[in-house]
Amino acid sequence: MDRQAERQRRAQAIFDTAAQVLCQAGYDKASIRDIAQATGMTGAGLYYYFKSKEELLFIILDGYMDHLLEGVRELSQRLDDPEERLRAFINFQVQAYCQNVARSKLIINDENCLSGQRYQIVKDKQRRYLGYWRETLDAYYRLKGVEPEFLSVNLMLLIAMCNWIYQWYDPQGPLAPPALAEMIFQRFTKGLAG
Amino acid sequence: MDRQAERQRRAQAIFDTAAQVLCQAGYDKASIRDIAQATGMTGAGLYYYFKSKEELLFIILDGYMDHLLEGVRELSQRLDDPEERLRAFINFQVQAYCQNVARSKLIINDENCLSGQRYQIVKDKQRRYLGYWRETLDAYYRLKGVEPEFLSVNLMLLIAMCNWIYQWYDPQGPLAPPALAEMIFQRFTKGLAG
DNA sequence: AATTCTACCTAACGCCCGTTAGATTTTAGC
DNA sequence: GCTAAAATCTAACGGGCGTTAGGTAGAATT
Repeated sequence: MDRQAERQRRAQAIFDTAAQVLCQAGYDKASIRDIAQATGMTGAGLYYYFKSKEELLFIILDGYMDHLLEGVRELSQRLDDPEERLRAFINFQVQAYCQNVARSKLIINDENCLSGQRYQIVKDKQRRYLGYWRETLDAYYRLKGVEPEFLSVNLMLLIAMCNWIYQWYDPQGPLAPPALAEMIFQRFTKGLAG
Repeated sequence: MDRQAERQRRAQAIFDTAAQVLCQAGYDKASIRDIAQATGMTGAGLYYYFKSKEELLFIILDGYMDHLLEGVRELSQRLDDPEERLRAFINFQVQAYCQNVARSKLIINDENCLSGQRYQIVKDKQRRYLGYWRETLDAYYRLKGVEPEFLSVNLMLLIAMCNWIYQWYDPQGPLAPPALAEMIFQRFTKGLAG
């Protein structure tokens, strides 16, 4: 029983491995045969699970965006206090990176490898994701009585600190993820005084 | 006359065009023939100016790192006041991006396309570049009496805001480069209060 | 036990890529 | 103008890529 579930788990395992290989080498450099080798299959065999290499990338990125969207949606719904929510958002983003390094890097480095409709779908989810962030930051602004001038720019500066960690941060290093999240929060809200 | 100079100018023009094409499509997706078309030449003809596609990328990235290094070296030498210097660093980084969008994006997205010694050389110059930043931030810390705890982490958060602009910032938009630089400085040093 | 479907495999096709060899045009110096 | 070097071009090669056609072993269903 649970044929369906078993099958989905198998597919997910393949997508996970694929994400690792694609992330490590980059979408263009990683060949279908490379991914096949990592999964112990043949290149041709993989095509049972997706129609094209680009669809494979889409499945990975689209699924990850769904995960991110669900995360911030839940936080927005559950947390009322703007400060608490902003903290939670930052922490969520950092944790999401730590638990999905390959997917996180992929969506930053290789989102452009999608084309046409697939690109639009993923890009649209990114916009909706940013929408949650904007709401949250806007609420924090009002709470603190800060003028919401250049709200979008400040949002990008915050997102910058959260996303750039893919370039340098080691989750296993001396700085734990929650501590990093708190540092980002402090720097953004209070500067070096925090 | 100025044969040498003329030749170098021609080469530089080709490298500039190549940087644009490589940046737009990504190093792997852009073919030598694409670059050739953009320069009005043949693929084979380009090989007069470099030995391999990877060497082409190296020439572009290495040259840009030299440019960046010279910039911060000069600032470090000329400016004594740590606050002024930190401001200048941020402004320089933003301006460098605005005036070299293709090169800036390339060095972020495709530095990994270099291999072996070429990769090491570029990476080494990036380390030296960060060294100037670290010195500058450290001096600012001491000036302000901030504990230099997690200096390197804070440096990465600052660099994050400076570099992530490649993902969203339009130099021709309503926010002028110096104003953006000032916002980064304020957010980093004083938070939203700034 | 026979059949059908799932989950792969082997083999190969056609395309485009980076690169090279060798010919050819364009430029510079005498 | 002649010559030599510089700056290209045409043509092609080998290789790896994404992808497909068609086959097959094993599991599930009847």
